[in-house]
Amino acid sequence: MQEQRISESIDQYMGLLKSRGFRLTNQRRIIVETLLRKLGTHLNARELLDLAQEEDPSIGIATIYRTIELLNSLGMLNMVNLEEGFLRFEVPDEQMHFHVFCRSCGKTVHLADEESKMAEVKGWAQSEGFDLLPQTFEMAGLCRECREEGVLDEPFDAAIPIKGVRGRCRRRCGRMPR
Amino acid sequence: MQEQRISESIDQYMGLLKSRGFRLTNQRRIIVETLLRKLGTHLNARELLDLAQEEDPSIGIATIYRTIELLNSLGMLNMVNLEEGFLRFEVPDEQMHFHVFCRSCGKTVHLADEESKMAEVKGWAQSEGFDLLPQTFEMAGLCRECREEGVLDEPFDAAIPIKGVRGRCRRRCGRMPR
DNA sequence: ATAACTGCAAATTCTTTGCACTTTG
DNA sequence: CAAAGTGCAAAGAATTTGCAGTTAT
Repeated sequence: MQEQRISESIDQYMGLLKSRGFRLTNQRRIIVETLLRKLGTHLNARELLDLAQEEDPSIGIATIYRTIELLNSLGMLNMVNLEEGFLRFEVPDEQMHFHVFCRSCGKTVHLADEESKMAEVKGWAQSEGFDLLPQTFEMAGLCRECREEGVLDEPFDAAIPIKGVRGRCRRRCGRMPR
Repeated sequence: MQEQRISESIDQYMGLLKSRGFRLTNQRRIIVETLLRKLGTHLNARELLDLAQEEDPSIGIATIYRTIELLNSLGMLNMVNLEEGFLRFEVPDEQMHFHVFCRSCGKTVHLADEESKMAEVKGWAQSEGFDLLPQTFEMAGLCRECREEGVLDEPFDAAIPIKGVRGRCRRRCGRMPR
């Protein structure tokens, strides 16, 4: 995003905070700015802290979490769960995003044509009486490369899914057999 | 689910573990059985522990987590993030589920006609080269009741979403103004 | 018999909170 | 100036891990 749009976006975000009666603090501005500059990536709280501290080293982790919570409650920030044991965050440049990530290697991509997918998904929720909020959808899958590497041993079509995925096994879970 | 199907399902799950070279321990059987009996609910680790301990009080929380990790890595268990600060778990009775939950009151429903939605979503991922794994999708929204109660103050159509949702604000995030 | 698995309790990691101080409006 | 917001450090909660003992194959 070019400088000018970033600056406009910051103004929009800060304007919303103001219109809601929240104060425009320097910390909030820095955090919003950081999220906008890193748009497209998915920062976790620690990464966001580190970047924000480049602007103002005195910012603390508590402010990060409090700001995340505030922005999320206002619909200005999406929480992203890539099954890592912690959350990541992104500001929605569009109303919705669709991620697919590989449960084997962790690669993450955005789906194309998010506008029309958004319309579809909104329709689904609508029929249950829900208005969807802006957010990012996560879908776990296996990328072509991992499939070709034989991460899978079996075809994939059981009603109770019978799959062997040697996922990013960050943790001990018994031996990894075979 | 009727007793016989549960028993068959347990056998299927245990059979998969066995075929992968994992051992069929009593603890694993109990955990799988508990998940199957509570199918449709979304247990967190603590709840799963409590239920499992009704069968065998000696089961520890570490075994719960290790079994969750194992089942998930085999594609036999879905992780469910309802933005509560921890995860919930369910075994997929079908390949995929679609939840919509209300970010204001927390109400959670399953979408209807999950089969066809699954086909659609699989197609989306396919075009990026991904095979989706069985899983549960979470969508955050606002239910009709909460909308009518005026949780929202503004219409919902900004490119950078401009929404005021007084979400389940479990945490301090400044005052709740207005 | 032996490698896999478990329970326990301690350790880690992520997130939240109380409080005294600072800043915004 | 008063209320809102912040930083710090301590607390809390969820999850992971080392290890000695147990169990499945």
